[in-house]
Amino acid sequence: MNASRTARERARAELSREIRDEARRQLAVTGADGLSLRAVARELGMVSSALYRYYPSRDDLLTALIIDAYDALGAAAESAAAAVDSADFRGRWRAITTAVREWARAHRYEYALIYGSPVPGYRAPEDTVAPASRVALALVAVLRDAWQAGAVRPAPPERPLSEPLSAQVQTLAAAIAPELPGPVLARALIAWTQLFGMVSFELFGQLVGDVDPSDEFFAHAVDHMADFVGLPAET
Amino acid sequence: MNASRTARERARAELSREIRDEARRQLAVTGADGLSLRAVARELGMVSSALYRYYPSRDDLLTALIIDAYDALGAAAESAAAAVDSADFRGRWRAITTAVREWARAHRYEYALIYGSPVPGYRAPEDTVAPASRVALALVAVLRDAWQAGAVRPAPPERPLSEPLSAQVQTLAAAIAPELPGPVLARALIAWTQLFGMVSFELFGQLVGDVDPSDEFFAHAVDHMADFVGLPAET
DNA sequence: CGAGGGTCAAGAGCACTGCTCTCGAAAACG
DNA sequence: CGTTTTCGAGAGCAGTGCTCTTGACCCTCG
Repeated sequence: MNASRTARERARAELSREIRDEARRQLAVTGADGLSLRAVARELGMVSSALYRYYPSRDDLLTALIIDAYDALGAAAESAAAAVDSADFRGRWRAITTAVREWARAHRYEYALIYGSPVPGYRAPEDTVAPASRVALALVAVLRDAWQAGAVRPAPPERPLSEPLSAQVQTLAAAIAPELPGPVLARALIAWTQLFGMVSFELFGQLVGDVDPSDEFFAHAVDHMADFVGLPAET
Repeated sequence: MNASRTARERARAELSREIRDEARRQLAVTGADGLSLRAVARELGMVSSALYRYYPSRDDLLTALIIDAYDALGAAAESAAAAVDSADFRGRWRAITTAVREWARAHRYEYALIYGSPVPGYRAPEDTVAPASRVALALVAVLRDAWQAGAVRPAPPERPLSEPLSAQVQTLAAAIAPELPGPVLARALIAWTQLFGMVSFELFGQLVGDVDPSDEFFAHAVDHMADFVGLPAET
């Protein structure tokens, strides 16, 4: 009885996955608001109403795709970092940032889904925050390791944190990197927003006509940001 | 005959404007893909097909709204900068960046329209590039004035441009700020992407749970970036 | 073994969308 | 005044997300 029950559940899980896969395929060509449940069902040889047994609404399907995308991006960043000598802090930093950019370029609509304008009326459920922070955590991990190795030298000038900001950064530090001093973590936040700002600008066409292709600009900015947070130069 | 001809054209221009206004009003509550031509027409007391005489497609209406948004944002940035003593370079820098952030927060869906994920299948026409660059030009103007006053001291370390990047930056410089050396303009580009990355993260909910509200973080980052590009400290 | 309950795909249908086409009225022009 | 252009109204097409009902299947328990 257990076996048969799992057989059913396995079929269900399988179909859920096939739906997501087909949806992702359509996403890749038509973009987020071109995603049509009917088209997905049609491609899978079923009728649209049947699909609602697996994802109760279009938003639920999108949420599943969003989580998948965050996870794929996070995994790409983490494995890229793991492929570098762990003592080569700048190398790890570069690996993560270029992995993010390359994943984004290879999956532009999935990237737009998670880092573009949120679908109005749609609120990200709790399930998304953990996978969403993987990239940030990977970057912070590099900085933390470098800090513990005594290798962090933030670029001048120093800029003390205001009192309220210091408090915010402290609670953030307590959660992810208690060793790091506030000003360093604040610099990491700035570098983090810079990274995604740059990738978004490139993907969303804001850089066209200026620095396009932007490989060189990206590499330059990444190193500038590594200096900024205080990572040591080369290995 | 000329007067009557313009009478018709004036009515046409007026209606075009009313359509855009109503569309913008709907945009503010439902977001970009909630914008419905039929709803706009309904609200204006006309039938949907009549609207197509003014904007031949939904994309054309969106394009008009995009241009309006770029212009409004650019005007906000420019007038904020003009309200500051022109010799107070850092003050102008702060004025522009906070004006951008405040406009974005006050018009989040219009901001999302221009700096969020582009509508798939939609290509920005030529008409958008000029208004789109107003903010960037305002920032560069500050930097250029500061440079000509001999007041620019980029934060160390120096980081030479690679050859291809230098070429790209040179052609960009030739178009907007011939006096500025390449490395300085490259830093400006980085600060520019950082600014919009930060605003987008705040508006799109990526900062929630970390630094939210982000007024303090924003101000901190803006000053860091002013240091980074080399603007002098206070007046 | 055979009945009852749960699971599922299918189909019809609702309200909505962007967009096209045709038609009649009104305005502009010669 | 007649003609041509401009414009709004209406019907209609193909598509969307989503709901509800119907009938088939399978699993479990009496």
